[in-house]
Amino acid sequence: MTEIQDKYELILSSSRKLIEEIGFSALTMDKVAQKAGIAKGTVYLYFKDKDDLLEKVLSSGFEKMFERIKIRVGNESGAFNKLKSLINENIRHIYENRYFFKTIFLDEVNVVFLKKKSKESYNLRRKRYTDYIAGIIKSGIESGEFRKDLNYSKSAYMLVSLIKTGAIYNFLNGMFDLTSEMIEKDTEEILNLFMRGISVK
Amino acid sequence: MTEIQDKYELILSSSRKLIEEIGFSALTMDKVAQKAGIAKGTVYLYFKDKDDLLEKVLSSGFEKMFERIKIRVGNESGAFNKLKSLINENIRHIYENRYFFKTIFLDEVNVVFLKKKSKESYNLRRKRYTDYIAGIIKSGIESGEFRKDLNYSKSAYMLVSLIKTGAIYNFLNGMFDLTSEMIEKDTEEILNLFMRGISVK
DNA sequence: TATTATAATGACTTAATAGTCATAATTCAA
DNA sequence: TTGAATTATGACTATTAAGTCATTATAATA
Repeated sequence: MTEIQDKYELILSSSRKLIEEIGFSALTMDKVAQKAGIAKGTVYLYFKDKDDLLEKVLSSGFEKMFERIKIRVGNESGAFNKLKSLINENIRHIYENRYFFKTIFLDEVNVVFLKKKSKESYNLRRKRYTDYIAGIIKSGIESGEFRKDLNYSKSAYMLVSLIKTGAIYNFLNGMFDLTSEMIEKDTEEILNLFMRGISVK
Repeated sequence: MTEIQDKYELILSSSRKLIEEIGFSALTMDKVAQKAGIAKGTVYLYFKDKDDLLEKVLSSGFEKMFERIKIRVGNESGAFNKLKSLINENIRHIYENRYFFKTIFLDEVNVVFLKKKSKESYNLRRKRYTDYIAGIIKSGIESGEFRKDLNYSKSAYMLVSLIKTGAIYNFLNGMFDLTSEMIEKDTEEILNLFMRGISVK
């Protein structure tokens, strides 16, 4: 019955549980020790410092996810099928660890440093924007421009996410000072993906 | 020439510049005061506390963006054209404020609390995963399954982003304990969007 | 100019928390 | 069984940074 293997794993899983409960920003080494039922000094026998502990929590989770995805995808042939399995396995992993990912995903960077009240206004602003986009998509569905089976609210989220991700991609690849043409190209790219997807017509 | 209107705006813009330079996590009230060339106490005459200041920095930026987008989109007719303008205006706004958004976007929640070294490993892991997906998409392009004009690397980022956003959407809407069928439905939804987009065939 | 009101200052207080280390408990080997 | 080696403890130190407030400077008014 869940005999704890060793202190290292105990500390890792306690930290994980704590992150699920109180989030990253509120995690302290005292709380980790308390959660694990050991002294704070002991934590430092197994992890160099707080940064090391957080890094290990994140990386162990990632490795588990990546492993299961590679196994699953390895059984498929054809890019379409591989992608389908990948998406499915990724989503499964997220939901099997949903309390953890809830914290990871919902506490966006901007929100992390805000207290409860400002967090709420932030979320309201985001909702105002996505609702606005959702309205446009809804009208497009009603006019027959867009697929009838769409969840317009969710589609709006997706669009905002694609725009953001496009910018992140450029930044990460050193594309920082875009010309006007590059902005147009980016717009077309996202619009194309959102309207027609990646498949050939 | 650039006469500072008032202290309130001075503090806001100084905070904004600081966030661009050192990021959210390193922002202190002492540094804000120093950057603005005033005493710390003065900051507290214009903002209730640090949380209030951060909230005002974020909301003023958001309001500016939302305003320009609404004006631009208001001139268009038809959902497709509206969306196209919206994407374009949103991207323009991001690039005109690129130093700010670079910090906002790149310092993801998990990364924010890590120091330099762990940050690098995090980014490497993310790259390993997107490279893996990019390889699949590349093979799909070569086999003729996917559009030849795709940037497979960027498309991989988009897919990861769509998966993440789908989960965020569910969480925000209280869909927390998904049945197996709901997971399948989610998979189909994302797959459909990524493969075919939102347009009717 | 004198007086009051308003704005600004920055040294100080307080709180939180990461990391240490002398001491104690436990395990292991001879 | 005993003493050395390993593991664990938690009170303590050091640091950082938010927020305060008595004091000073500036502006407004009479």
